[in-house]
Amino acid sequence: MRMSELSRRSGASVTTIKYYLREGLLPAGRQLSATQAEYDENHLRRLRLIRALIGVRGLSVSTTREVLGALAEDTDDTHRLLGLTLGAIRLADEAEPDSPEPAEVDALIEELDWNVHGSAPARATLAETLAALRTLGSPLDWRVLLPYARLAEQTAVLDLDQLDGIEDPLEVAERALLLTVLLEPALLALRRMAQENESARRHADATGN
Amino acid sequence: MRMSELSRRSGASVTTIKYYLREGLLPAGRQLSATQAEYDENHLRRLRLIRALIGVRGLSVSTTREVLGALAEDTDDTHRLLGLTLGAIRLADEAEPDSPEPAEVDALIEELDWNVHGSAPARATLAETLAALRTLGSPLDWRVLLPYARLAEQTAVLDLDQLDGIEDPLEVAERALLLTVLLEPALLALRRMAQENESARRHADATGN
DNA sequence: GTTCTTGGATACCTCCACTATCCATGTTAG
DNA sequence: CTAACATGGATAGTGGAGGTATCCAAGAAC
Repeated sequence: MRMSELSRRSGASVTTIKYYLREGLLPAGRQLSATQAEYDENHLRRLRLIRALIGVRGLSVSTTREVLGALAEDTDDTHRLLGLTLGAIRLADEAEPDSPEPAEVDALIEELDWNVHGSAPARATLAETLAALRTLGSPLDWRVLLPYARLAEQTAVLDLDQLDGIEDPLEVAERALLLTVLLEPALLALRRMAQENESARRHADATGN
Repeated sequence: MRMSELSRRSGASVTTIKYYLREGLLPAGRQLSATQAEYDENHLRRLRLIRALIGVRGLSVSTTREVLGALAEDTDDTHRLLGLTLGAIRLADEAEPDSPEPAEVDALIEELDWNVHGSAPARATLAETLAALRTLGSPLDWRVLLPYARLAEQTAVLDLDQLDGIEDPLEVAERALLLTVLLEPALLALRRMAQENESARRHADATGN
């Protein structure tokens, strides 16, 4: 198909598609001549994925490029891919190398007996959250995170179950990416609603209502 | 204290503080004269909170203003405040009024027997996630979200437990805000690490390693 | 009383995700 | 065959967001 059809079927404008090609998010089509190129279903899938990551989830173009790169390389190493995508979350870049939090994070992971890569960006995210709460005068002991982590374990089991029965490694990686990244706002939304519900429940209990 | 001291103790530059004053994020100080104003500890607390929401969490200035406004008004209605902050999450603004997802979301909440406000932005977030997955060719039945929601319930219990023992309503609201918003990246980080761990575990099982 | 600091207003800057325009080459309708 | 339109690629421009730099008049410090 031509670029205009790609545009129609994906909802992205032709100029936006050109932009993604330039930025290396979308691989070039098959060149038919100097000024003609052809695209296939894979381009369409990829483009829809890009639109979801950027438009729905709000990832930056550069993050999206990294994530898609990981998708291309590590279709086998699914759990490495899952780790990689966290760079997405956009946490402040201001690393404080002298902060004591990494030790706390290490202690947490040790206590959990988790097998996670030492350089996982998730570690930095945790450390920074603890640091931020500390400077705000509401420090949080890492042990408070333990029960949260146990719930995260159960969430991860659900996540991985979703990938069962898919054979094609590329498809596994792509669905893993989708479920990891796109489900994040949904899970946070569930948490907010659950908080509202729990808060109302406790308030009702307290007033005997 | 003067603006310069506010700047030193908060880490934000004087010009940034002026910017937040202009944008209405930070209340004006007590005017001593035409060109002198004085700030107190409350300003400092507020400013640190703003820096955490914008700098660490990445909220927009306008969202932060809304959230802080809710904090000022609804110090009593904590669970309403919790619901309000979800506007933060930045999901695409492209509401599709003819999408069938709201019905699914309603079914989910009905099944959960949750007491949540009908206009909760979280509902829209869920609907949009389902819509995005559908257009990507990976539709997700709302029933799949049920076990996730049950885990969210337990998470919410942990969240609300953190607020126990605080009397001052303003302090409750502020800590609720911190724990809800700042903990979000941390919870997602825990999920990613748990996924990595679970994936490694399953892989090890499969290979008999 | 001169120098430094402060608060306030205004204009400017940088980055990001697009978007508009131009042009040479291709395709297609008559 | 040719004239009108479409396509791809390159380059420059747009709009919004989150600050930042500069200027100035009024106080404060020595």
